[in-house]
Amino acid sequence: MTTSTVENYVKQLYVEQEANPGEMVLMGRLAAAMEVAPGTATSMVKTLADAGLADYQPRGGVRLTSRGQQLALHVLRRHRLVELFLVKILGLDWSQVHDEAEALEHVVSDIVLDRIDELLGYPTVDPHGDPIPTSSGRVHDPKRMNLASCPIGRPQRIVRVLDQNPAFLQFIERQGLMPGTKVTVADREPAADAVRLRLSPKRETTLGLAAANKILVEATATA
Amino acid sequence: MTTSTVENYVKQLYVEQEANPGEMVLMGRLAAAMEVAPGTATSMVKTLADAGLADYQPRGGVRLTSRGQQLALHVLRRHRLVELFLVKILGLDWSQVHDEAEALEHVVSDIVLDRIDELLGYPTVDPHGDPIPTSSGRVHDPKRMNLASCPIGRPQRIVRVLDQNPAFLQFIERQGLMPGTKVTVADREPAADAVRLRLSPKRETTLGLAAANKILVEATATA
DNA sequence: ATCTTCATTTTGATTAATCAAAATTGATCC
DNA sequence: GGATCAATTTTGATTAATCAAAATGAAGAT
Ligand SMILES: [Mn+2]
Ligand SMILES: [Mn+2]
Ligand SMILES: [Mn+2]
Ligand SMILES: [Mn+2]
Repeated sequence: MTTSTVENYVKQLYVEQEANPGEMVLMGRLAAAMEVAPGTATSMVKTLADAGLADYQPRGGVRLTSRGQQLALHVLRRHRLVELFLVKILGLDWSQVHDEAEALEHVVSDIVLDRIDELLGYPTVDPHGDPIPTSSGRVHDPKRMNLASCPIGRPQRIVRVLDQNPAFLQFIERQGLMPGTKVTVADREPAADAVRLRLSPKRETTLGLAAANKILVEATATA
Repeated sequence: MTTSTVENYVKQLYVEQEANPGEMVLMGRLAAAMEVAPGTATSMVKTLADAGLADYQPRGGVRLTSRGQQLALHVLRRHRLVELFLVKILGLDWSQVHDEAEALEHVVSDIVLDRIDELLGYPTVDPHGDPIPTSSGRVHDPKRMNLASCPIGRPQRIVRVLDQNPAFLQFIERQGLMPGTKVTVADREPAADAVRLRLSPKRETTLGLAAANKILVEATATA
């Protein structure tokens, strides 16, 4: 029996490892991410290690084993399929679904998940553009540029938003910058913390650099 | 914060009270129903009492307070709406959904539940014919006859099945006795533990008395 | 009035997850 | 080579839920 808590830690470790490939995750980082006291992280990590889900070097950090990684991918699959289901089938707002999925991800069975997957037509990304791992634990996660670093003047399509905060997501939605949208960076003024975007010949907006960094894009076919 | 465990105990107490209206629920009964040791039931009941969800008389039994009853009805509402959702929208078999709902009932939020309710067209009964309490905690649960006691020769419609056991439900389904089906009791032979049913002019079946007791019916309009 | 019995309650442990605060350690800086 | 600092680990408690086994009590039986 793997508890919800174990699933949450393993998932967080996976995310942390993706953010810093190759490096060990330090206890401080993990404790902060999980919002627990440092000692709690240490003790949970020992539990994960005992369960064969992570390798732990005291004072050196943690790393998921491949079993741990598989578990993380299964939890992420559940999380992301549930999110998409909540948006597409139940009509919730994309800013609400992360928190809902945070609880549901520990409870949906394989049978239910398969039905959801089928009902959604075997999707590959969730409402935020995050890739959905396959049931065998594979993810397709190509390197992407973001609105703070992509070339200026070349048309792009928004493909992913790297922040689950409801207020941020609502802001993005109000700006009309959800995944699927086409944009062109008109220009950037780093000194003014501003990225000017053109959405259509008549519509344009400005974003701060921190926000622009969290919006991933893909160059569209030069039509 | 009310835990899943508290929700499960309160729900069980409600069911137990429905089965024996007016009486106090004894610790032995509760412990057996929850499949825990007797001492565990005693200690959980004290917790419920402290939380104002139940009245507890040592050695006299427990009874839900009205707050406890409201909570029970909310959990039952979640459970039953989720069951119907799993059958109608995700296409699961009615024999599987009880166990799934047992976990999901503690995790679906009000927002999600409202969407499910809407998507299903504000249903009043779940796949087993169990009534779905309203969001304000009202249930419409009329007294019903069953196939072991209803009049012989008068056409009936099956409206509810009082057993969530998957094997039993599969059996009922194979016999073509799901809620909605019309049947007439042809005759009964208590000595032989047999109830003969007519489903149509050409189709008939036999049930044991224990099974017949668990199938509730309603007399159909004498067409 | 006492005995017997069985349901119930109590007691003492255990497991998972957590915290606060103390102890430890590794590294950096004189 | 020490002193100092920050991160980490340890220690000792706490809460929820559970069990096994011992203690208690209420009823009925003699
Ligand atoms: Mn979670
Ligand atoms: Mn997402
Ligand atoms: Mn339950
Ligand atoms: Mn049901």
